[in-house]
Amino acid sequence: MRVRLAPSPTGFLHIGNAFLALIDAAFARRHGGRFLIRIEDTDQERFIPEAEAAIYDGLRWLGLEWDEGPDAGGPAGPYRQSERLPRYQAAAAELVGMGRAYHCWCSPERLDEMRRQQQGRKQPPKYDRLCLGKTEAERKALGGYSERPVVRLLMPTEGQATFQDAIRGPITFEYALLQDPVILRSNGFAVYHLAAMVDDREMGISHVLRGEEWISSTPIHMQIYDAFGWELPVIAHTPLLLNTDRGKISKRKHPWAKMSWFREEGFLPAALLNYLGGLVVHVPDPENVDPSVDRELFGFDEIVEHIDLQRIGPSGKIFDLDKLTSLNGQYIRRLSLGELQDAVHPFLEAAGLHVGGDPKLPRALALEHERLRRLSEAPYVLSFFFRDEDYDASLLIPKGLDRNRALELLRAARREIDSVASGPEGWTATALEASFRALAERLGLKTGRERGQLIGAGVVRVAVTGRTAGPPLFETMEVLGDETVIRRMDEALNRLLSLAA
RNA sequence: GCCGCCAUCGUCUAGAGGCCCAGGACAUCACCCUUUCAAGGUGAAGAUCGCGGGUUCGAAUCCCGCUGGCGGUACCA
Repeated sequence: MRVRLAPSPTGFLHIGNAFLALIDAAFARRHGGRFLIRIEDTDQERFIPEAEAAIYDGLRWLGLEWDEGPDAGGPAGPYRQSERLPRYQAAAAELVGMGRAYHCWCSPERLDEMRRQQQGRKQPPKYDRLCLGKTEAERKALGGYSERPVVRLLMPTEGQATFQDAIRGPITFEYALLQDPVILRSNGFAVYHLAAMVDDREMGISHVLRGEEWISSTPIHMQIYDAFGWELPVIAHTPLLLNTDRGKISKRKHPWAKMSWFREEGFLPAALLNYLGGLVVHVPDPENVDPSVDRELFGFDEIVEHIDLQRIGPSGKIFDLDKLTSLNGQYIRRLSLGELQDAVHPFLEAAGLHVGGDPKLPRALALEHERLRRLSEAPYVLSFFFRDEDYDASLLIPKGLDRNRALELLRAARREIDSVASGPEGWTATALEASFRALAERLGLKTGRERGQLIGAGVVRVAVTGRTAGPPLFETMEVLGDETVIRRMDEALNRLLSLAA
């Protein structure tokens, strides 16, 4: 069994291709087969050189491996279509020789005109076969002629084509509705239909897994196989990945069309793989008595174990970023502190937080660990540990308090800080907590809400961190150190003082 | 327009004729925990299985029609 991913290098790895790659890789592994990559670069106008590397990078980041490809080599190479051109030309010539294809000299202008007229008559656009059975000289006399011909596949005009889709069951087409497609361009480059069939055959592809958008061109492919007398591979059309508006995920409107976006936004490859896998596979949870309750967290091995084309739901899948984000949070929480630190490092660097060697980093990270849902949030939730940040001074006055009361609380807290800093227990979260409990007592802060105004989301938190939310305050202060805390509290007192009363 | 594919809570899905007046996850809401935010726990709300006809003792599951969504209709892939 051999399966292939056939991306065209048009700029970046589309998330849909990554999805397909996962299905390919898992399916091949499931059946002990081989997974190969073939680069479909026959459309020179859309070719972008860096794109090929982006495809490999993306797949590798996701954790997928392939057995053969342009980079990996293999017995069925070359694996770039641009390096296989003569084969396609030979195949086209052979088809012409068999009478299953013919040269067509119609100019693009004539074809446009023909289609316009057909649409005017409300007929489906279909090539009128003006060139069929004519020599070049005969055709030239008719006008609408261009020097270099294309090759068109001669399709049957009646009857039906039926194939078994491994995901969807039987699918039938009416030949009378189909036109003769171009299979070799006038510049000598093969069109997908020819190139892919020749390659699939020569590379021994046994299972063609491709996106749903290919369903309607399957009869063309069947004709090519039929003309050569080849046996059709197993064909399966996978569901499309859709956007929230139910449309295709497009690069222009949706940045997550690019696989690289997920890395940049701080998603872990394991989380993305898990999410994508969940769209096509159900992993039963042996520990749960209710068989309808699946496991939510699983990896490539479980996907391999449970992948089954017949059980892939054929309907389009709307990409749920919220669910991915939630999954990502779970994967982040399962990371060790060391792993998290490594994962977060590039994001900190990119944000200008060069704190890799700072001993405070692991301690701060430990406090933020369970709060992270994306690695890209790290700079924001960590920055105040390392630098004083600007904040809106009005935040120093919590809801329900006036400036004077806030000032009063902050001054009292400031004295408390001093006594802990010079106290016998030293600067620890436990000492700070005990001290502030006693303070709340003395200030007569009885309800949770009142105490919250002091430290929860209150004056002290804002003074020390510049934020109204964050990790437990006393542990945060311990990591920050007494000097920083005192400096920031004094600063906050000044800002409060300069606020109009 | 024509052809094709698809159709279960907002989203992803479980479901392969009786186990389903439909189960789980995300999101939402409430409560618990918590001197903030999370995380965790408990619970609620949310689907007359797109609509209408069949088949059957029995249909989310099979068949037909309709509607809607998507895809294709290129010298793109």
